[in-house]
Amino acid sequence: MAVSKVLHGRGVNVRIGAATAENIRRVAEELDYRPNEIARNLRSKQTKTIGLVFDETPMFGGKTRYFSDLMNGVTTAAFALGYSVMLCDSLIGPTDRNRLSDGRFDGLMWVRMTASQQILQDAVRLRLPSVMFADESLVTDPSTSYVSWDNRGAAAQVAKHLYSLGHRKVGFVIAAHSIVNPEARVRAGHFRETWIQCGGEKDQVETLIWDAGATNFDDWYANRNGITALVSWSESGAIAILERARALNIQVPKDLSVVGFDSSSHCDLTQPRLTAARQPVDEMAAKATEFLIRLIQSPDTDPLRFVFPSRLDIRESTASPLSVSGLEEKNICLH
Amino acid sequence: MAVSKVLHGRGVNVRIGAATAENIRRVAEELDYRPNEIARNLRSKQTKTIGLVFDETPMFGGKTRYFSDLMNGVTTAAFALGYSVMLCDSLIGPTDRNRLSDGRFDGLMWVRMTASQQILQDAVRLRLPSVMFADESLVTDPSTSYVSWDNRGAAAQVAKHLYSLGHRKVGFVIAAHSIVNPEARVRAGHFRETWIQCGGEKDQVETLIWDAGATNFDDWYANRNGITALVSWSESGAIAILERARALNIQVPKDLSVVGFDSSSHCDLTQPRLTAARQPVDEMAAKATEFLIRLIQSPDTDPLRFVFPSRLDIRESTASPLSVSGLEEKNICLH
DNA sequence: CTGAAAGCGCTTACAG
DNA sequence: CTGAAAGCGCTTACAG
Repeated sequence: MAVSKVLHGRGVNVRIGAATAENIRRVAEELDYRPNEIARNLRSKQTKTIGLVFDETPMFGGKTRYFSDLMNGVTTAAFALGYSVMLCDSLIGPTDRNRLSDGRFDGLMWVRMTASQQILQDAVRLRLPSVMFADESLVTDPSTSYVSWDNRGAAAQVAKHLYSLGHRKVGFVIAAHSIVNPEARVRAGHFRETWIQCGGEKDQVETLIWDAGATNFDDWYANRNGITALVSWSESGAIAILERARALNIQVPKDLSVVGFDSSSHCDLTQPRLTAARQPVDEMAAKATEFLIRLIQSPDTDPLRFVFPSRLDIRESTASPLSVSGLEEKNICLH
Repeated sequence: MAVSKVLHGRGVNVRIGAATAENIRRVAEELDYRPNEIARNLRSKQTKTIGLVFDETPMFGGKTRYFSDLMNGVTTAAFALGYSVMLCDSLIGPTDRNRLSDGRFDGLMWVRMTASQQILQDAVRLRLPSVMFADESLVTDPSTSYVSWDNRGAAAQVAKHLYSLGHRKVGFVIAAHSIVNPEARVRAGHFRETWIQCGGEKDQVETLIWDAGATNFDDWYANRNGITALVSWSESGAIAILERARALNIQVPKDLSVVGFDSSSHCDLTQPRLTAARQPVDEMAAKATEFLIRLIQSPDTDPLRFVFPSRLDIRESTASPLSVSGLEEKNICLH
């Protein structure tokens, strides 16, 4: 009724007398009235809420800041545009498609999709605005909007960096449980490819699959067979390598160069500081959120896509395999 | 109607014939029917969603893992109990109390309350289940439920640790922008108190207010006047001190001992590893969430309260001011 | 035991 | 220009 107009400015063609309006306002104040958002959502068929879809329960406080940065970007962008963000168990893991469009979300953001192609197809069919936050190699449907990172370019930068430092035999480390992760595979594959393009030997670039055990590094190092640099597909993996190296009194980068992906502020805390390819997760998440909201507000928009460039943050964990740089001589004890 | 019973098992006294039920299921399948959660929420007057109230926009990806750990605990507990978690701009900052109970949340969790007492009173009046996540000194209303951490005990542990190591002149550092933070004040106050109880001199325990500038530490160190240990009210502050010390070639803990609060995995990455009082933020957040859901499900429950004990994680950044321990001799270069 | 009706709290199209 | 009515999609109390 008129109350709606007075209190929310809704109903363009609804006019109300000044006296009536004042009356409504007074009564509302007296009764301590507050509008019910759920009822408004039901009627207006929009909730101003976006849902976050994950393959598995996100660990915000883990060794990697990936999910934290993501949340930062998503909330910042969503709030600025007047949207709320919902985390919901029914959007995690092998999702029941009924829950995807149960009316609570105006749109969905898909984080790190792996095997969820089937579900994404469902979402497309549901006509629920969606944006993927994943490597573009995963996107097959031409109508899909996405934001991704130049994994290929990053892998190439790392390969060129190590090769130009003089490394000729290197290892690319993937955690066993991440072997299904498409980004890990893209990085490993393109690292190898670029390495060979640079002039490296095919059999001098190894892919190492390590399980969660701490002895992986120790065992490998004992039989490293001439490898002078290790690239970890993830930042946390690279940090773990630095920790083991320090425990075994192996000098990084003098004895071994180490590189990671997803450079965050963590990389500035490690000893030595970690060289890594930087993925601006917060900016990417903000962009994806803006895309999503644009799709919500203009459903007929063409698919929105953006690939963020990578940048190599060269810190202290890489050096020529032949000589120790001046930096290292200052920081490391030579017994 | 009967559809509700068949598809959701709702309506205890609603019985339906097997044939009708089958028919309903078939038609639902054909029409690709999915129930609208918003409509259900409206009717049943519950959303199975909790809202998170913040004083300011949380930085999940900052130097501290506080908010990340918090989100971890909240989502884990909430999901396990069938609740969703909503982040909403209208719940951040100086909140309009109308938005607090706009029907979208079954309950509210209040994070790091500072000056929001007024708003909390409103929430109490609204009879919206609420749990505070903040120092107990902030809780004045006897009907308030909360989860907090033993800030006093933590400050006492730090004071005793330093005093027993032999320090006799110490500084407690607070960031200028955190001077209003009640936890910072409780920690500083109780540190000082315990220090004096231990036998320390009143004028040998200084409170240092540092602004964001990087030169704070440098200036202070040049005129440190016999202080041998620095306690930072926050983990990130302590990490910043370690970074400056390293830049100035000051040996921690030989030249200076450093302690922080809110020990997280960050403390294992610093060089040297940071001694800190551990606050189990994720467990605390999980407990607070469980409290909240208990209050939602049984509104007549008495206020729920719990104070988590603190534990001092002694790592490498503290030592006797007189001698360097064996540990340090191994790790640090003596030029 | 089953089905048709009322109603959750709003918004918006419609009649006066 | 204004107000009374219909309806969003469900659940639940009520009548048959």
